[in-house]
Amino acid sequence: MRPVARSSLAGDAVDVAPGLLGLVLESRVGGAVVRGRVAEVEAYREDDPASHTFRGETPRNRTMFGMPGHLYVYLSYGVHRCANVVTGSQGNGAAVLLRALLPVAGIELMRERRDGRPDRELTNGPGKLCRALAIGSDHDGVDLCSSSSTLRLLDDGYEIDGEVRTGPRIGISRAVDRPWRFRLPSD
DNA sequence: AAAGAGATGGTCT
DNA sequence: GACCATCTCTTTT
Repeated sequence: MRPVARSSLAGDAVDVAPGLLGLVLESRVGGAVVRGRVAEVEAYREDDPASHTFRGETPRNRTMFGMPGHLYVYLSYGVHRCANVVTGSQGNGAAVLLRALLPVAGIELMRERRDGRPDRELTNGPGKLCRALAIGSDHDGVDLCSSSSTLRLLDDGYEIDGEVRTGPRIGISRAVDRPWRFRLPSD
């Protein structure tokens, strides 16, 4: 179980995104350890009409233009938080949205945070997984590659069994045809 | 099993 | 004032 190297996130979001599948996102927010395996992601780039960064840098999307390996957190529909892994180089506004995880550790705490919902619904959505891992707006900009962070991206050597599935992104109204959504075969 | 709608607030025009 | 990178509950087949 080693932290993910920042250099592995420095490429194009569309190339980096499928490589995030199978990695482990660890939360130590609040003291307890909760972990989930990345099962579904979506890539967003600066030249992409569906991306928050398409119209340039603003206070909200500032993190996406920063260093790769940091966490970009935003408020969705005024209700839910969504978490992204920043990719690309400094100055390039791109990131990969974490759409779903598979619970790996701390499932009891996830159940509490998710109000006793069935296990398969604990982390099968971008807002849901943030809830289960207690990710809030405070965590925008956290370095996922630093061992001292409360939120980290880890590699436990998991090997994907089968072929990564791709498809169009979800919940957007522009650039709907780009097949930049990736998920594990087991889903 | 699928479809519809309300909640709710920040961000940008 | 419009637009959301969503979720949950309710209503209808």
